[in-house]
Amino acid sequence: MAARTRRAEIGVVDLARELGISTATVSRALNGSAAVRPELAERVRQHAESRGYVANRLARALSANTSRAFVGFMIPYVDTPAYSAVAAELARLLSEGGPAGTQMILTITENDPERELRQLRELLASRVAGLVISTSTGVLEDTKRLLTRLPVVELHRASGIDAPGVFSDDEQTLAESVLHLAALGHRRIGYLGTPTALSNGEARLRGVRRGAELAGLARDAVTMCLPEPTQENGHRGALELLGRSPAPTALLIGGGALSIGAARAVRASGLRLPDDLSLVVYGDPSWFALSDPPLTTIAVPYPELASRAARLLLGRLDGVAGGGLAGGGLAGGGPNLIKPELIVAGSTGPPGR
Amino acid sequence: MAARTRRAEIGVVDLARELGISTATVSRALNGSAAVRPELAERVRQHAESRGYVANRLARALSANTSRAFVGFMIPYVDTPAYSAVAAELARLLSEGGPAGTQMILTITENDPERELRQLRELLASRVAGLVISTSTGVLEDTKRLLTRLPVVELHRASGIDAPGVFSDDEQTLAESVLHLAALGHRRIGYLGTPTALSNGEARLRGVRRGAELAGLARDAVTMCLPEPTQENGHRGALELLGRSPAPTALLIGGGALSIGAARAVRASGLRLPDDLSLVVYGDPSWFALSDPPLTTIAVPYPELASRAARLLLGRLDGVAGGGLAGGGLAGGGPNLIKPELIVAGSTGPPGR
DNA sequence: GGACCGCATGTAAACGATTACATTCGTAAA
DNA sequence: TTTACGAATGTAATCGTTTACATGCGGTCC
Repeated sequence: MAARTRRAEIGVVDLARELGISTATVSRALNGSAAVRPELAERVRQHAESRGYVANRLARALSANTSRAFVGFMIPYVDTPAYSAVAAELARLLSEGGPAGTQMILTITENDPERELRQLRELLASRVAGLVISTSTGVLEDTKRLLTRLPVVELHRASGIDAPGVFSDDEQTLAESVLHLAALGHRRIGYLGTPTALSNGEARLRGVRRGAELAGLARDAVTMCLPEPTQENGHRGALELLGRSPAPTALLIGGGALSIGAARAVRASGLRLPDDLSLVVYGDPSWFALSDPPLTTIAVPYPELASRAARLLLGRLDGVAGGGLAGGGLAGGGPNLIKPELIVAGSTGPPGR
Repeated sequence: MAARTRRAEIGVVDLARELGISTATVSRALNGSAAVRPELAERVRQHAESRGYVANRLARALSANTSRAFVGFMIPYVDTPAYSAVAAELARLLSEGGPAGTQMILTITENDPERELRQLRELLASRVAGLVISTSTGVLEDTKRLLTRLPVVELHRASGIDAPGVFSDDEQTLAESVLHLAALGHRRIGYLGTPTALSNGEARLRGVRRGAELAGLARDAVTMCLPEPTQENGHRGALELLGRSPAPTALLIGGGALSIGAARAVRASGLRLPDDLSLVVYGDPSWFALSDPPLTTIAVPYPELASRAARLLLGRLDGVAGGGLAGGGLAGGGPNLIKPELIVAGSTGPPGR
């Protein structure tokens, strides 16, 4: 390490030598400290510019020790609006926040708890100032322990840790959906949702049960399938539910990725909506905009959730770095449970025959 | 900085003191250096584990100086398959690459050259080992200069810098699309594409022109609109083209975001496909899967592009860090121009009346 | 038995920035 | 004139690692 032959990057030492001043003055000039003669400061800045100097953020963060250099964003997938919208919003807010903005480290867990733990370790190693996380199915205990070390904001899924979060308030809207279908006359409903191991899966199922109860449906009126929430499983799950006997006359989907897959499966099956089957999907309405007839949708306002989550994290960064603020449900001037809206459209109607 | 009161994080120094050995040995043990007695190494690891030690990656990168700690991913948007697929693939490959994986810093330019430059500076400050970039419209000269400093892989858009890239080979497929429409009898085609200031916009327009020529269409057979590629502009642009007189009997879209917006506009307009209008869209087929009738699509294999780009970057990281390898068009065992396929479906047919 | 070698470990110098504290110098107050 | 003070700058410690080099030590070869 000692005698490095290639000195590719130039640093404050070089600038100082070339200008005949000390590194302290260079640093002060570049950071706009008041204690430097304005003309000298200007000369330093000009020289730095002309030599193409770019301050090493890693060294800066190491020195400052209390680093707002990075935040982490750890999610199962990135290719659905549920997550890409948040990524975009978080990146936008960060880049607007000041001259030397905080940068976002994105990691994908693919819903694998082991990977989640490994990547969380790496994020901690990078000394991220905070973290927005959507936990995997079955968070490991080690993971939970590590999550107490820094300001965390949960997204979409609650994992029982002591941190604030931003969630879609699904229970009620799912109940409404069941009532809607029951009111149309459906007595056999297939529910395709996320596993109850996921907090949102549990809330949604609760909603379905409550809806069925309120509607006075028979105990076995709802047949269900709760696979890992991927588009493929949405496809498979829909076909499976349709294949059960007696066949459901309506399909209610409780999950964004599942909805995409299920909608495709229904589309490909040739069943006519709503004559042969009623369909209620879940997620960002824009994903279903091309469908004909338009789909009855549990519309989740992802951009709103995104903005809340991002602001919530940014707010927490100003607090003590130690985390553990006993996350209240509120911050940024509004509730962090956002109720999706049931938009009734042409894909639901009275059962056929 | 001297007398820091709060010593929140524990480091190698603490571990060394507590174990009665030197920091060098601790470091060696934790990094699996062969020169440490196995039993001692094990003891160090256990102790580190029990004290919840997480190595500071910033310090490590600073010391190693040739850091593979981070790579950058700089794109205009993240909420279309064109980009989110690459983000996902890049994140996946990175996290698989070794125990202390390289992390990905994601930044969004929103197509703003100023923002692009600012964020590139920040990425350089973080000493990213490399960069996958999809440049904005109108890259600044300063930006180009900075891009020579590190291994860069371009994606989707070529900006004339000396770096390899991965692109969709659009020209030919666009030409085929025009021929397809002409063969069906269309003599008035609306083309909604990206601006020619973007390299891919230029290639696509070239394809359209070539197709029109090969088909023997009249000089004014193609009417066009080339806005900034956003979904909103896709919507507006489609309506604008349809409003021109004489009205086009077919719409050809050259851009992913534009296609989404345009498809929605057409859907909302009530025009029947293909009787009232023929429509060819561009992008990831899965986005259009719900449409009825299925849309004739210029299907870009984004996952394939993603994988190539990610591999290409990872390959370049092994080369000299200085960049400027006079990027050949090849790497990773295949061409980096990928031709999208024209999938003919129900949305195109002979012009009505 | 001495020279030599290799192994395990320690000492301390980097990496590139920030900043507490020391120093210098000029000027105002006593 | 002496003391004090504040402004501008320099000196050097520090952040947490890694690693070149030094050291000590037990064994082998002649």
